[in-house]
Amino acid sequence: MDNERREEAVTILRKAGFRATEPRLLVLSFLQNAKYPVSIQEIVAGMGNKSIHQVTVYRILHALKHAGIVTQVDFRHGRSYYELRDEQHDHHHIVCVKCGRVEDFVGCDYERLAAKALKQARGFATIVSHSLELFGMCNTCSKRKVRAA
Amino acid sequence: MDNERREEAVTILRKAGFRATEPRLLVLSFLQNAKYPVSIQEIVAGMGNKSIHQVTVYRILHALKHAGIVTQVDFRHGRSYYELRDEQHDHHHIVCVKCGRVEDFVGCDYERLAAKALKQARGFATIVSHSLELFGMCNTCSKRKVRAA
DNA sequence: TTGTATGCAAATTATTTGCACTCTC
DNA sequence: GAGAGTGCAAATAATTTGCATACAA
Repeated sequence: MDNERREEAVTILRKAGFRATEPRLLVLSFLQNAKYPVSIQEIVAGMGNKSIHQVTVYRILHALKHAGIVTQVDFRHGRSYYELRDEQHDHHHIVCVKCGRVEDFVGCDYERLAAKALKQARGFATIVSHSLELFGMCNTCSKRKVRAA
Repeated sequence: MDNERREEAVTILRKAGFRATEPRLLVLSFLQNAKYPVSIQEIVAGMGNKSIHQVTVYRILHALKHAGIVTQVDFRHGRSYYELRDEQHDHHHIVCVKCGRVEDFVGCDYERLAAKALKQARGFATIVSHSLELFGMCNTCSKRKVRAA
């Protein structure tokens, strides 16, 4: 039910100290439905009749990111992409360098990685976050890569 | 000897099919001396009396990246950073979220990671590159983090 | 009511392209 | 000399900030 989701979104916002405004609920709902990270522009474009200003979306995402509700990722497309933070699985993305298609994967073994890195980087005390993206070719683009540069 | 380095730089450029121009040699030399990835702005600022236009630096880096000589990394600072590609070690960076300090680390176990990811992402045929950054607190910033938000 | 949040305008900043001139090969 | 490369101007674009108005609590 859409109403359940809305309530869930309201709760998320309240818990983080935000007011449950229409724009925020719309953005959250959009993120909940998105299968993969989306850009500010995609969110604005996907609002249909309920228009939200790009700046507002920017500020909402900025706040949600700060509150740890949303994660920002870099797909090397010249802009940022956002998704709801996945608390269960520390997942990452594979991005097709040709068409931009995205898929998830888990198992980056963050604990081991962080421990190993801290052992080497003597000037660092703690690791607080990480980013990891793989870039490749999806099956479709891999086939039709015949075209020369 | 600086002359040796210059010769080395000339060779690198020629091999990649570029002409060994002054701006390119200066940028390469700057990258060779840099301990950590630098931004276009830092390169321009670091040229001293030999001024190179920002656009030129941009184009040089763009070309060198394309040729596989330079690597581009994202430190979440709103701009790109560049470093000479390290063919020996697949190293990555830890960035201090407070002061921006950077250190290297190796051992991301790329082969294993790529294999694991490909097994999960059924729509992908190959992985061609990856990006991995850790964000943390350096010893200095870690101590003086007393200041409240 | 009250202070947070949004919309609109506009500033910033990084990136990118067009074009005429310069310099390497 | 020919064509690659550079500098300058200017176009794109994404991000960010100021401020007056609107809305949640």
